[in-house]
Amino acid sequence: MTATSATPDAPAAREALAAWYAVNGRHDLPWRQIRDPYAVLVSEVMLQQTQVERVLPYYRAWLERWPTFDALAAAAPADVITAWRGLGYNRRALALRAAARAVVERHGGSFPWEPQELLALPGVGPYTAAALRAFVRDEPVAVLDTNIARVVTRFVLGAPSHREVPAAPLHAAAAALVPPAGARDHNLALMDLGALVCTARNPDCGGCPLAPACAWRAAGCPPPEASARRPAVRFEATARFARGRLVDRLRSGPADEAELAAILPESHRPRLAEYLAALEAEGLVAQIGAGAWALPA
DNA sequence: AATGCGGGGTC
DNA sequence: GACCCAGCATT
Repeated sequence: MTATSATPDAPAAREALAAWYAVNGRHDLPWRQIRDPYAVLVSEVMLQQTQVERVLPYYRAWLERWPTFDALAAAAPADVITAWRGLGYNRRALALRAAARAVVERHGGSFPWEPQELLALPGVGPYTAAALRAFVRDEPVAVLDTNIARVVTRFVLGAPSHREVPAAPLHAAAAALVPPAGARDHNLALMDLGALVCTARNPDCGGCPLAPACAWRAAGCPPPEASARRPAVRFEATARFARGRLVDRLRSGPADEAELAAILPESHRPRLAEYLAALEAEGLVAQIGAGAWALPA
């Protein structure tokens, strides 16, 4: 034990965490019942910035319709975009399909576990790459999603929110907690603790197995800094709102620009061509004729 | 380092 | 209304 150790007693913390997790963990989540990299990738991409409860029905339906990388690689973009309806961030649907095509075509159907190859898959960033390696193969890596980042920030660094601390110390602190064996359950336990107990608002410190050694609690649970945010814009006034409306309209079939303009609030109509051009460049819509648009076949 | 990207839920 | 959510890609 060195004086500079970020975590004074990682084994003790892990033991308390594991006992809590055995009783309180979300062990029944469907993507925790399977080790198939395809199924886990589907879950992780769907879960990017999207709550667990909302993902559940989409995950089941997606795996039933496209059960393998091969099946998804052969799917039409229009079909995956339509199946994504309601999940948000539609580009994720295309990324998932593109990742499937990469696995099938670039890697011959064998999943690329090398970090470089993993991170090269569309839609796979640092979080998802670590999640795949820990959850599918139990590799001893630190998974750093918003839940685990918050738990580690509070427990080790003593700050209320990971949005207020630099990434490098946070990642180092998370890595220092990872056990040499059993990283899958360790990361899942931290994730569940963040989702169920050490929540962003109103954390239940009374029910937290890490509370006795928590640096944030020792500091008196200081509240987060009031963030100096730029003036809020109504969601209905954003391009994201208009883009979402446009893609959703095309899910039910082709439309011409007059009809597309009609479904937008007046304030957005002057920018219709701009929205369509951007969506087309991203592969989310396709022009099928003079002023006629559809989802890409 | 900042910004865009959806949509729904909560307080 | 502000904040949050199993982030990623781009600039």
